[in-house]
Amino acid sequence: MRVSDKHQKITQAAIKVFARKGFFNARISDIAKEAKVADGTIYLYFNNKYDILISLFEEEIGKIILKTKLLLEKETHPVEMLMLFAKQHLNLLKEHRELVVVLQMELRQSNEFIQEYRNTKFVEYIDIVSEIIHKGQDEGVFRAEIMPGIIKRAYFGALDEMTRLWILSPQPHYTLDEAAVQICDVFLNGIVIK
Amino acid sequence: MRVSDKHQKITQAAIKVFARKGFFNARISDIAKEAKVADGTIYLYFNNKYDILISLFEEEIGKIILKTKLLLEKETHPVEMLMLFAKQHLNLLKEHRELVVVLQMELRQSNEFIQEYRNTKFVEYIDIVSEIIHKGQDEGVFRAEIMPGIIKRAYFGALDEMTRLWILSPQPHYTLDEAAVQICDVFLNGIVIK
DNA sequence: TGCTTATTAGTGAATAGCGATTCAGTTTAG
DNA sequence: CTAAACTGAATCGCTATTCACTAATAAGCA
Repeated sequence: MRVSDKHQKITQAAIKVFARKGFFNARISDIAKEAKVADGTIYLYFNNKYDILISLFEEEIGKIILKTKLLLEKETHPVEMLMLFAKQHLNLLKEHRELVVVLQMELRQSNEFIQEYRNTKFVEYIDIVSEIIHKGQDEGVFRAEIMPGIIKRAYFGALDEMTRLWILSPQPHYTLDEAAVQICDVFLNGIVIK
Repeated sequence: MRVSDKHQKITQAAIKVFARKGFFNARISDIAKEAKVADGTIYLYFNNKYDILISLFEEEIGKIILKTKLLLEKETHPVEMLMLFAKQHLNLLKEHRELVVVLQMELRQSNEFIQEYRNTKFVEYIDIVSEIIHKGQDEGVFRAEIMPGIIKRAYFGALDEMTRLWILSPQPHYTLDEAAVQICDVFLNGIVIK
């Protein structure tokens, strides 16, 4: 078995366990069990419990950023691009529910450690939005007076709050697609030049 | 010293300590020290550590809901009401920074206990927004096709994400007022009938 | 190819420290 | 004098981390 296999197995197990029990309530032995390795093995691949969380965050969000950027390359119109971003973001829930739970819950903890990491990678992700807005302004599609630095966060925040709704409530009243359409509708209506 | 005084003192101390260290890293003895009571005294007023978090949440968010509703009574136009809500929400940061940190960070944990409480009171808070949207639709000010249940969350999410920015970054690039104006501008533009 | 030794990977029981909670005793108030 | 409020040191369970040991794999050699 290659080294990377164990690392992967532990990371994936950690996502499952953290999603289920939360970071602080998850025991190393839970993760070890889920990954089918000994407790001690985890410390061959990670420095400590935090390190597992941090490195899973870095790796997984890196993948998401890559995937999102790749997807957006196929599109050139700013309006379509923002819609695509929204759909992609909300779709993460379908394909990586457990990861999304971890990102939603656990990475909001007031641990400087985590906050630092969250900030760096996270900014890279939401900057995808501000770049689209900039592009739209340059092309005269979006109103010049809106501030990409603020609106990127508002847009992300709106989508993120919908994500939270889906995670917390067992039976949401709306479908993901409905939500995506509504949010894009309002935002785009609010920022395009008529 | 009246009973309620101790309860209050402990609650306020807990807000400070939770904001500083996070729920799991906060020790009961930290809270006791901050409140200037003995460790054991805390258990005369609360069942356990979670109970402190839950009851501070209930009490404090209750106050916020009350205050917000009171404020909104003075206004009748839906557009103005939504703007007022945004300003009030972002202003919480100035007056109750530590409480906002606790709400942002700690109440997002994957603890069923907490989630349940969060959901109940929290829904009451964001429903203020959906009621305003409804009112606006009834009066023919807002577009009929937008769904209050979705847009209330989008609006709240946008504001909440700005709050997070202020909490996490020491020197934000924008002022609270700028942000409030921008977000309201885009949203209102997106939902009013022209 | 088979045998021996060295290196690396993996194991899981034991450690060690933490901190929530308790409770026997003390102080305060009526 | 009694009851209620308060105290804080001791308890006790919990679990992250360690480390002495074992297994697996690679390297060296005839």
